Amino acid sequence: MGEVREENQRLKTYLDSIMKEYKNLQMQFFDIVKPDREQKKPSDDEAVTNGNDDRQQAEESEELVSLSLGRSASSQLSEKDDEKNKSSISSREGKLLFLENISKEQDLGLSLDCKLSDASRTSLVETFPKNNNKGSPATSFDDHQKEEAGETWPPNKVPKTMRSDGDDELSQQNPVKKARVSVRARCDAATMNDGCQWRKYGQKIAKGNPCPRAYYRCTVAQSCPVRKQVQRCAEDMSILITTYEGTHNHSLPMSATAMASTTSAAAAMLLSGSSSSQPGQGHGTSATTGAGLHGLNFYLSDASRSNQYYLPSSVMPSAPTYPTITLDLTSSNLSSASLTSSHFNRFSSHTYPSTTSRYSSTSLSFSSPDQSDNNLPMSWANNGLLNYATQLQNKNHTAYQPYLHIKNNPSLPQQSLPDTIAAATKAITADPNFQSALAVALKSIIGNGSSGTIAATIGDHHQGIRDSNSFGQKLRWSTEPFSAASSLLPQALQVNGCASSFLNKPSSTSASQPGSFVIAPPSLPFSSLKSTSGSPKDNRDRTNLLS
DNA sequence: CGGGTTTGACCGGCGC
DNA sequence: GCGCCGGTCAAACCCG
Repeated sequence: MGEVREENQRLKTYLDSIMKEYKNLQMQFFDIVKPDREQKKPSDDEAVTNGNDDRQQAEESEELVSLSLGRSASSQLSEKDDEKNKSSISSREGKLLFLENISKEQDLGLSLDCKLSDASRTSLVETFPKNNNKGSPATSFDDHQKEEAGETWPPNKVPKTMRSDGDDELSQQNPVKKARVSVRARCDAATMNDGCQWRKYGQKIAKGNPCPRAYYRCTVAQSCPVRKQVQRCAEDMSILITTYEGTHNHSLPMSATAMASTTSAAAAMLLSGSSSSQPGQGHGTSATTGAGLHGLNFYLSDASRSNQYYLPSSVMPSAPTYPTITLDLTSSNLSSASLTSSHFNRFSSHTYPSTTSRYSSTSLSFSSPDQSDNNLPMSWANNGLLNYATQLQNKNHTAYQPYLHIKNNPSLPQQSLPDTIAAATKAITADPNFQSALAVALKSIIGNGSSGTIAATIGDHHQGIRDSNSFGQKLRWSTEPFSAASSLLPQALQVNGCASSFLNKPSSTSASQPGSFVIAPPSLPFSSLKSTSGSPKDNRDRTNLLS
């Protein structure tokens, strides 16, 4: 317990420093952005704001989460949204305060999906349920967007049944910035159980893959624009490639928030990264890193700078008409397929000419050496955040280093934990996109009822675990990181409350960057729910079992 | 009978 | 302009 308390203290300290640095950077950012925005067309700002000051506008353009929350609060209904607003403000003020709004998790659950939206602001509309949209400021905003975008969602055609009675207000999308998140995972079932409710609306044989591609749309809400495509990998039939597109415009089932939030976070990373990777800005996110986290491999190969397509065509269900980020959850051993693939992707990009892609592709591989369970869509919600942090860290320390150099160098000196954390802190605070990713991940916890856990995790790492049981929907086994339930997770993904011991474990993979575990939530509450069914009933039942 | 799936037709974008 | 291809529609079908 003493060690635990010490660790909590350290975590608090690190978090404080992160927040301080973030605030400083934020202020600098405002100073930079403010004059820049003043030069831009004022009518546009008028249309999209509701009396917010310039600072908030600037923040909205960069921080997708704050964008959605702020607007929701100011433009929409009253009480509920006031609380969203509180959360938004508090997130700006200190990020921790908003975690106290635990009881408002459902309220938060709705709007934060907006972070999938991009700087073009178009998918803001999606965050408003149809019924709330009528006559609201968002409507006029949307009308404005219609003029600007001239495009609708779905990209090709809006169903006739959705064109009437103002539904097209929901469908405005800027197709240029529509992000997709592709998830590769080993799964025997026809589709991964991501906790959401889907209805199949089509199936097609796509070129280059004998396996049919299935099209699903979200049926949790009638007007939800979210679609997903499911297709088996041509080269490895055991790998299921699920591509998500769009933003839920409704509160998600508890079991679905992790997946949705992570895909949203990934999309936000992709969009914000690509949007800030304009040629000449030098911001490039092309950091291929060899961060083996105890077998947890990931890499980020944002091709936006080189405008090249890093993924084998078989990886992508289709040529990426939209910017696509791929989360690789396949069980390929770090040292074999996944590594080879990532290396291949990184250095053999010429194999996939840029003409096949109009947008960049970003690939994140969360490969683990032992992933017997295939239904782990929730588990990587947290790891997405972890690895983003790690990636940021590596961006500073190992960016552009040859991947194999990192991988094949077992003698590579391991950073001490404090050094690593300090480096991670520095790296994290240096990247404004992380704010979105962090908030999204936190939101995923809050939204699914684990808010107490994450809130206390940051403030009091282990006290939070205990406190988590005081919340109605906490999962008991979150207090037992290596319980039977959690053992279904791949080892590399089990970071439940065991950051230090986990990190201290000798790792066969040399490139461990343990600092990322600092912000790892201690529980992965839904990751091990095994089911091939996505029905809410099933999810409820399983949740009840666990709680 | 209601809800989900199947499957051929249809549509629009894109390359040639 | 034509054909290919991805994506969607919707009637028919299936299932509990």
